[in-house]
Amino acid sequence: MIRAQLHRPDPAALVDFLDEHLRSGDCLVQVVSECEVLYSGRAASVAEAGDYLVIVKQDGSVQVHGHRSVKPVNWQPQTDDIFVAIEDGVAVMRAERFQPSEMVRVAFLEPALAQAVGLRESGMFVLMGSEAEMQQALARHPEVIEPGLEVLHRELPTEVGGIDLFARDADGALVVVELKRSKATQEAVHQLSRYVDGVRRTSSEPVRGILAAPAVTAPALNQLGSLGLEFREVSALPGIDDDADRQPSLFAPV
Amino acid sequence: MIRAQLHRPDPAALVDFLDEHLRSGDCLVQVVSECEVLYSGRAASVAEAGDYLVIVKQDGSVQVHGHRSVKPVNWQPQTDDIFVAIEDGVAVMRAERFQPSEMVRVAFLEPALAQAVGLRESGMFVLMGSEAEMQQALARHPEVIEPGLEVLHRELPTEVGGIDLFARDADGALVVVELKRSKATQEAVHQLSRYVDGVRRTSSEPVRGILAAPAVTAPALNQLGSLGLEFREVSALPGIDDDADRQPSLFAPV
DNA sequence: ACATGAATATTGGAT
DNA sequence: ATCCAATTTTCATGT
Repeated sequence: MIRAQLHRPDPAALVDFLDEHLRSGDCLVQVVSECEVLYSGRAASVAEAGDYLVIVKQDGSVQVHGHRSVKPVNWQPQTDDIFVAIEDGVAVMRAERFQPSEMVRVAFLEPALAQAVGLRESGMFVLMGSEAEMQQALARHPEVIEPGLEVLHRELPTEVGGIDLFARDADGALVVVELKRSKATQEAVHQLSRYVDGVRRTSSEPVRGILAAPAVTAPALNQLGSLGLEFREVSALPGIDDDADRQPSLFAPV
Repeated sequence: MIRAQLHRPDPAALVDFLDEHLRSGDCLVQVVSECEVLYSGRAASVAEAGDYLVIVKQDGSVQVHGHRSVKPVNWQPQTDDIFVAIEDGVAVMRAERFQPSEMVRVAFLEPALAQAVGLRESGMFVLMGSEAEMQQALARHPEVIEPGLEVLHRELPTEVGGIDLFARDADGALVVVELKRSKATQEAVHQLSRYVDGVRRTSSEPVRGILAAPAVTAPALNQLGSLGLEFREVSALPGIDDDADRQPSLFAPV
């Protein structure tokens, strides 16, 4: 799986290495080095010289990782072109993208390691517990939201956007249900309000609005009240089995 | 910068390696291996056996990278605890987080390489062209939005959220300005509308609403019109010099 | 290609 | 600790 490694390469060797393995297009290339990183495109940024881990994947995506955080310090998805050259005695990689136009330039000031990794394409990935699943479950069991609720539509498109669940309650009133998989904020309230207003504009029937989520923030609940809308608590996920046997922790956070 | 490397380790050696270097807490640890990955928490997911690059940073963040895309296949930010053990003859790493409660479990079915990288903390990172910068610039030069505009407040908190710029125009009317660094969508229009309504509720003075962004989507512009709000085009970034000399591209996208 | 909305969003700042 | 809004959000999807 490890195609090649280069320890403490000089600039020329690093350029050759990158040239060869990036060109092949069938492996992931990594460089650990003191770098200077420049980004220009949708925004512009400069990283002062520092230690970074640079990863270039087969699709041309580039990410520059610092010592913490999941998110890279600097990145670029699916670049169209990658150039490598020596500039002022330093190996430099430049990755460009056309739409939108942007560019990352990494200068490898003091490369410690370069390696090429052959990652075979991997199997399927299964995800459960998304908003889509929650919507499906609630559409099948609307009584969880309110007894007597009858679902008319899922993902009903309107002028102002898609209504997650459109239903009729036991009293015959129309009900707009907005689902949030996680704690609902003011944005969700406003989204719901938008939909309810939209329905009211096209119908003279009474219309209720229900925000269904595992939790709400206090300001959001406030605003719901003042707008005459309702909140209904629904659990986001089926129970998580969480009592596996423990070993002593390896990691002590700073 | 490269503290240690282990090629094709057996499960026991890998566990020892991970134990040692994760415990040290001052280096980034990587494993290239055929893996099986399980996530359970805010959602639940399973990755079938496949080749992945696993990265554990000093802050306990875990990311499992596949062969393409900037985004990891599976990840977890800032875990509280990491455990390593042999289960059924396979080295397994389990990273847990308490708030919210979630867990990633990686089984290293066939490890090709494990390495520990000492990344020194890096220098400052400067970002230009963010919304904060744009706000600052426009607060200093409000005439770019409209001649005669006088800024009263920046980031004015209201009941329904913070107003980016609150101003008075040449005719004495109040002006709510919503800034977007990128193309403005309907969401931005509703945000602006929310703020304008909020101000009108507390003041009988005439109130205008201006959406300032480098571009708008057509539906958003439509809705602006129907709500009696305005759009003003402002460039998000200072000019980007883009005519550096080119070399032949190394990367040909599939 | 463009617009829209979800995401295990993540992250930083304010309260 | 909680809440809130920006993000080079990325990403999938519908039109």
